[in-house]
Amino acid sequence: MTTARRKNSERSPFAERVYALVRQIPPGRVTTYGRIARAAGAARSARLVGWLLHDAPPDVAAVAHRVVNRNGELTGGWAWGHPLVMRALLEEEGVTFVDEFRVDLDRYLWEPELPSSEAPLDR
DNA sequence: CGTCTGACTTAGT
DNA sequence: TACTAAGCCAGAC
Repeated sequence: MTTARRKNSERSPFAERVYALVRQIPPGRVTTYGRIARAAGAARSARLVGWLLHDAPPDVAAVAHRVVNRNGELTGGWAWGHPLVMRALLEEEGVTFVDEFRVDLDRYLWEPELPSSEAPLDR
């Protein structure tokens, strides 16, 4: 592994928050990096979410295929070796595609619960 | 310590 | 609707 490695695999609170949210994504649903980032408390760090997922533990990676970008595109599809693998996993859960590598967010978008009553995290 | 890159997002053209 | 530029945070060089 050539990626993030803190003292003893000790990840930042933000990372753990992201992983927790990803695990909460129900089957047959998908969410975006931005939604997770905002729910985790870093609305402007959507890129961090993607980077964290790349270094995510097996249990999180197992459901990481349910995370797509705000356009519904399988941007991280190559993480499975090929986007086709990711698409197959989603279709198996009942997710339909509006394009080769673009899911129908209007039907399957899942929004994580925000921390406490809509606190102005953003801004 | 400075610079580049990235499983992104938003706004502008 | 598609493409481009800028912003964002953290890690690798």
